[in-house]
Amino acid sequence: MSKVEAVTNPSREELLGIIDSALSKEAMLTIFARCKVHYDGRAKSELGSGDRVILVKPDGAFLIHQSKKREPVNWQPPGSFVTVEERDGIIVLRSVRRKPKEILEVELEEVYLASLFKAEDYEELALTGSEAEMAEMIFKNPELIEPGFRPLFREKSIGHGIVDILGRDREGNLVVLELKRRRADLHAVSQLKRYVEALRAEHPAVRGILVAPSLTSGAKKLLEKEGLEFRRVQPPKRESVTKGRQTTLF
Amino acid sequence: MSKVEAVTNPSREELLGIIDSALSKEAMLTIFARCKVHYDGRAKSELGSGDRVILVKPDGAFLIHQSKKREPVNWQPPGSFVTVEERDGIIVLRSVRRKPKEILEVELEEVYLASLFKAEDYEELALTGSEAEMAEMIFKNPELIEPGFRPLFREKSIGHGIVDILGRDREGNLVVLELKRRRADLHAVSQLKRYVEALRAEHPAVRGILVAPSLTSGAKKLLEKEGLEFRRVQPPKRESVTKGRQTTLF
DNA sequence: AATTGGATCTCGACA
DNA sequence: TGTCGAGGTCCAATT
Repeated sequence: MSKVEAVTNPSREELLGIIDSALSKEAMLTIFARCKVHYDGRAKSELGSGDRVILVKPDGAFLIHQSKKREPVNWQPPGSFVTVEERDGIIVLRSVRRKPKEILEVELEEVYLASLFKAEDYEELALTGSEAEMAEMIFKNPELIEPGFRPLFREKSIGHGIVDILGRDREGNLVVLELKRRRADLHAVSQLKRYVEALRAEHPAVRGILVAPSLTSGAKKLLEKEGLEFRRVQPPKRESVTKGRQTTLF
Repeated sequence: MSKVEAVTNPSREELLGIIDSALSKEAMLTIFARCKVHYDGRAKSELGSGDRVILVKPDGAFLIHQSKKREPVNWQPPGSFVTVEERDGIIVLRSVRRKPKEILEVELEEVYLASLFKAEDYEELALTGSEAEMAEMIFKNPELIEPGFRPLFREKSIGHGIVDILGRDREGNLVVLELKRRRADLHAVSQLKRYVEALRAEHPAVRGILVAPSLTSGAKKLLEKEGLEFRRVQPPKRESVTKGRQTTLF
């Protein structure tokens, strides 16, 4: 079989043929159609008739895209199961997710294009500039924080949450670092404050340092009010980039 | 012109024709191709050769989907600008975003399908079960929180953040509500605590109540430690669903 | 399975 | 434009 099959303005039989082939052959199914969409699950939504691009992946991911925005207007996450029904002569795609129970139904009122694509892909994204790489850099160059800083733990679970980096300063004080790869906001300060307060329950002197390329105005205000500190650090962009994720440092 | 044009295994000229038509005619461009992807901007990534679905929307949104996951492996947000170049006989799609400066390049090594779709869509999603609807419900039925509760402000900006609902209890104490449409976590408790502490700087007695369908174990622990409260409330699902967003209550 | 927090988060609202 | 917080967030990692 060929890698791609596509039929414009398919007959009922052609449409069902493409859908069944795609679902059974682990291919990507793409449909251009006028459709209505019904969703019920964590929330509930209705979308009236209009033209959309529908994409169903072999892993069960189900996307419905309007002609605007990066986000699908409706979707189902990977692991969902697709079935096809016919109601009053209209083909309906139905995707069900168990746990949480969610149902997505697409009424295909008019199909302009039905296609399948047996995509072969053995590559994964290699990304640099993440928070994980900031942490790595700080472990290698602790003086980026301050002279005498010694990082001790990464992703350390404490009483109320998980600290990015836990270490000690020159004078032996416990130091909590909260890293952000982008401009840090009020959220980030609250997070740091939560860690510092949890550790202060057990330790005499605890410093909290927010490590980020910049701060929002509100974050700066709150940080100062709380006696927390800030170090300006940019997430590094490597030349040779690593694939997948690297959470643990050692 | 017809609503859909699709060419399988297009020639160089056919491919360029479809791309140019789609970009100039405000149509959705969909390409099935073996490609390489390069991204540099807020972060930086490389993706080796493989089969993907490429979707370019008239608003500039640019999505590259592998055969797994709900999320695109690479993308560009709406407002980005697409151009086409040819390098060593290979067609390259280039999308540029200004502010922040981000560049996405897709080398089309082999194109299996090129298509355009002039999607007409005048409908927008009508969704129910949001946090905004929880707030509305509480304003109409304040006793869902407790007898004598009087909600006064919605989305009230205070010193360090924006409070969901600010009101007073039967005894005249200031009460901060933090609403979550789903199970509340540590993050939600930190948020509530931040608001309560900001208000306590100005007011004598301030209570903080987390309003959500449930709590994570960690959230419960921290909430109790901090002397904050919890009310179990489910986000309501309406029958007749409203379109778009309704942030302001009045 | 539940918890926690990152993300090129995206998106909308508001000052 | 920057700030702020929601989201059917998704997703990975750890317990």
